[in-house]
Amino acid sequence: MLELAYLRNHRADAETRLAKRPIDAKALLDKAAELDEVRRATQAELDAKQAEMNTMSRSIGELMKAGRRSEADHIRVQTAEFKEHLQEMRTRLDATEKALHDHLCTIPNAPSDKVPAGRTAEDNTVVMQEGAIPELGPDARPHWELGEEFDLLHMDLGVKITGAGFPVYSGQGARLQRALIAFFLDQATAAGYREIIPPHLVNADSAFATGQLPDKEGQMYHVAEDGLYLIPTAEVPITNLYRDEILDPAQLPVKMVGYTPCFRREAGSYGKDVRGLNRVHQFDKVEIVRIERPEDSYGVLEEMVEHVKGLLRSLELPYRLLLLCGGDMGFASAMTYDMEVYAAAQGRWLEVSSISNFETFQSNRLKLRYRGADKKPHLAHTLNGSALALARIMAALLENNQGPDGIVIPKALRPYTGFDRIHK
RNA sequence: GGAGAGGUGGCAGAGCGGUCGAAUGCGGCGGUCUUGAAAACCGCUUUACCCGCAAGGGUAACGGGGGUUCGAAUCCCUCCCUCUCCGCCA
Repeated sequence: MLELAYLRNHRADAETRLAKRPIDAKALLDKAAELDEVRRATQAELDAKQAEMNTMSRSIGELMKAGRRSEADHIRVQTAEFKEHLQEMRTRLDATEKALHDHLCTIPNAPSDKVPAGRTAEDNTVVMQEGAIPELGPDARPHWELGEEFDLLHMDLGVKITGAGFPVYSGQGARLQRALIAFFLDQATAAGYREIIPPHLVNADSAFATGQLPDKEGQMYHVAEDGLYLIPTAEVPITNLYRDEILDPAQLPVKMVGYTPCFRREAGSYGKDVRGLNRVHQFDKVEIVRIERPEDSYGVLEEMVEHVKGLLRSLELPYRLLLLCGGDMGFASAMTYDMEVYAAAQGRWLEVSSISNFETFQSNRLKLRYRGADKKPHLAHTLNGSALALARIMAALLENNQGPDGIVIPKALRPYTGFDRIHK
């Protein structure tokens, strides 16, 4: 949620930045300004009236104590009308505040100046590309076939026990999955991130604070009986660790990493996008999360990108780095880089990481602040990125590394897998 | 799941209908003293919003929500959470 003070004091900047998204920025901001004005007027009115009421109550108390009962009763009679009026104003203020809050929830984050304009994924900027694209023979096979053939991955078993989009990993496939998780966690820990194992279900407050509610309600699995949501990413529980906190300057920066399974309903997806591991309802991911001072956050975003590049290089996967355009960015993000790896058998790029700076969009909802040099609380910047999303990494590894002698494991992973090749 | 106790400021812990954002202690910050430090003493020490250039003023918040009352941290209802005991259990 954008800060009200920002919208009020930097209206022009907000409109320019928001204009990069496919929304009617002016209309949204006009309405916010209007609601804000009504709210302030209503509150000023109510506060003044309440102050009068408080004075009267105090008088009654003093008179009662002094034993001047009839005088107290005289004032008490006057309060009846006041009370009704107060009630009405309170109701009006509550309604206005709710309307304003609800409206602010519909405004996406303002894209950073560096974000290119554009509507769709076609308009994203390819920042760089690295790694040789493997030349596979005509008999190259997609990962879902390799998975069955080598007894690594079984989509049909997932269908049997749960439903479509819930993969079952087995044997060396399961081991490879675990190796990747361990490798990613170790790399992050070595880079100074503190490891967290969070709950995999969160309450509505947490889902709201990081922006999943109300914006992506249908995207999460909901356990209605307990009012809980299965996490779509570790970002949600880990970032919420710092909800309602005012950090001491010495506590910054906060660097955390966590592995969790991620659950996504992906309602409405279909076709070749969802073959095999390309898009599933449950996948594993190692996520890095940071809490930073505003002046540091964009430097940190680049640092996080470098970290993920390092992982992809270690895995010897061809990848490219995309800077998302305004139209393709997530609702809560101010700037997002995506990383895609090339899955050679399918001949397509698969998104395996998304690294975003949310500026104060999340911290405003989280009420996550730090104490500045002026001793006052300021909203911190939050960032997070996949480092890395597992299912698609596995897909690319299987496809790209297939050969006559089985599937070759990248050197960096071998200490984790305990084998250097997957045989039949 | 059942029974009981309880949720107050950074922490500990009073207050149980009247001017209480809240005693006291600890911690933290500033000062006096000291060659320096400690101790002692003095002062300060929550957050959000509104009005104001500012100085300053106002409103709200004692787990969440609702109610009673002129007035609620204090009374009532409800939800959540913590602790103890019982049951169940990886």
